[in-house]
Amino acid sequence: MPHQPQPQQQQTTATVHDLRARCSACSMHQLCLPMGLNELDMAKLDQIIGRRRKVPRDAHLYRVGDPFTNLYAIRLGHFKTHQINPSGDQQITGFQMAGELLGMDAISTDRHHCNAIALEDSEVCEIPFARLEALFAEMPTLLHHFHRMMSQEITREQSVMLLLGNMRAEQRFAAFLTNLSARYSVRGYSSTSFQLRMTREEIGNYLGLTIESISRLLSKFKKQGWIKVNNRELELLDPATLKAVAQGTQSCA
Amino acid sequence: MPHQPQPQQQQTTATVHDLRARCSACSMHQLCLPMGLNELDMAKLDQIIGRRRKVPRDAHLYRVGDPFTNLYAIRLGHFKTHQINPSGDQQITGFQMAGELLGMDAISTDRHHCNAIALEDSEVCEIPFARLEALFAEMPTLLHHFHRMMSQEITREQSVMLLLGNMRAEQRFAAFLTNLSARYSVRGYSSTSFQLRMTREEIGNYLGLTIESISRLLSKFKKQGWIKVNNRELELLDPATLKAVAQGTQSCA
DNA sequence: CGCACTCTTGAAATCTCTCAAAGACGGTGG
DNA sequence: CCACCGTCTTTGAGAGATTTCAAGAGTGCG
Repeated sequence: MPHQPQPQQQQTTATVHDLRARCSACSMHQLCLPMGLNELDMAKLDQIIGRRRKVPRDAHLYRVGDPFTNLYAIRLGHFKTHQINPSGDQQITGFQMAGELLGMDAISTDRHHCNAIALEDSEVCEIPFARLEALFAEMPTLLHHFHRMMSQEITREQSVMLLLGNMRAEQRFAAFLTNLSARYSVRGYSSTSFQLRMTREEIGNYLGLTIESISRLLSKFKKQGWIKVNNRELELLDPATLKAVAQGTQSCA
Repeated sequence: MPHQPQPQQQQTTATVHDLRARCSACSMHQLCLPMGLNELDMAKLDQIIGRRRKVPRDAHLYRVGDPFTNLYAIRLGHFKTHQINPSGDQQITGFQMAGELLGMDAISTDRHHCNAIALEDSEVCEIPFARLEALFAEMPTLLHHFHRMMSQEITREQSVMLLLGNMRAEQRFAAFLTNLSARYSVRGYSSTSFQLRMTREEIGNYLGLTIESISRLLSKFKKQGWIKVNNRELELLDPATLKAVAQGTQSCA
């Protein structure tokens, strides 16, 4: 079980820049909250969106127990969210990238239930949730899309449960790579060549494996000719096979 | 890894009774969707709530791929939801009881992503989602509580991720029992004495363990004097210790 | 150039699974 | 009312996957 108390990263706190965000001008608006809105509605949404906020690498966007006031839309960069249980073990519950929403788990109790940390220098848009909810009354399209996003998060987590509950190490890791690949693809980046923004340890923690297992898996996949690795630089040489491995259809000797 | 293709239960399909539900008259209304609504708002909600529907034991409430039109509030009984991956393995993603909402994962794609099956003869209220969403425009309290419920589901799933990713068998099982206990308590039932509605196999599947492991765990806990078991009848003799085990603070020799 | 950190690799230990058999339980039919 | 059957459960022994422990190699930064 991976559970190092994870040392002293995260001293810094996110800096606040008073730049007003403009959804219409944002490259993510087709993936993000304003998806499918017309010009007029997007302008209304723009009006309630708060500051744009830079979050340096390793800084917390929010911490467990922080009062909940904003959701955050990632404009740029990558985050991880993790939970900590009473005995201090942590479990990374997700890696988020541009266009994804952070903080939805906090609505239920008005306090954040996990920590969100930037994996690299990043930028988010603050979305004051009370104002957003008020806006829903006059913007059914926005409301519906918001529900879709929450629902998608539920679905995503169910997939992770399937992964953690049912899959062997090899399968989990292939599923992880395949998932990253698909998400980069949607964002217009290469689906076969990208940088891992997280450490081996973070991958292992997320997948319920140890750092050593991840390292071995990486070596094994490399030896099979399925991937090419150089530190964090990753290339998927055989995405089809990886997908098959993820689905349990195939496995290596 | 537990993954029997799970045999032929579930032939039957849920029967539809044309009884109109009345939230105000329902014993679950303090836990369920109408929580916190005033009389007037509750009456409005009543008007859109669809039929009350009986779901016999082992019957599907919905299946993967079914078009999404309704959420379901459980009035009575217990359900399980499970996912099936391409290679046919299944993972139970949750056990739901009265007052809980089913189907929220379907909003994102307008299709159900999992199967929902009654663990005993049960009863649900159909909630046509389109009508519900329309109602939100005029009932901010309802909307907010709905968001809380979705958020709570996200939080719940994150806890399961922590469980599956970080905990040993003993800890998982103690956490499972503790969780059931708390949920029965909230519903006004005994927190220390209740019936398991699911088979050992289902528990194992949910917790990422085999049926044999669950059986051994049950025996071990019994030997420790923490619980008393008789088939599905369960009594928690030492809830405090069980909680400690769940948190990883304690463990048995 | 050296330190701190991350990553890789090997060998042994451990947990949980798999396989196997026997024991309960509940329902059915004689 | 009892015997029988299928299903679920319990328990044991051995196997296997992943972890743990340990050491060494690589990388980046000051």
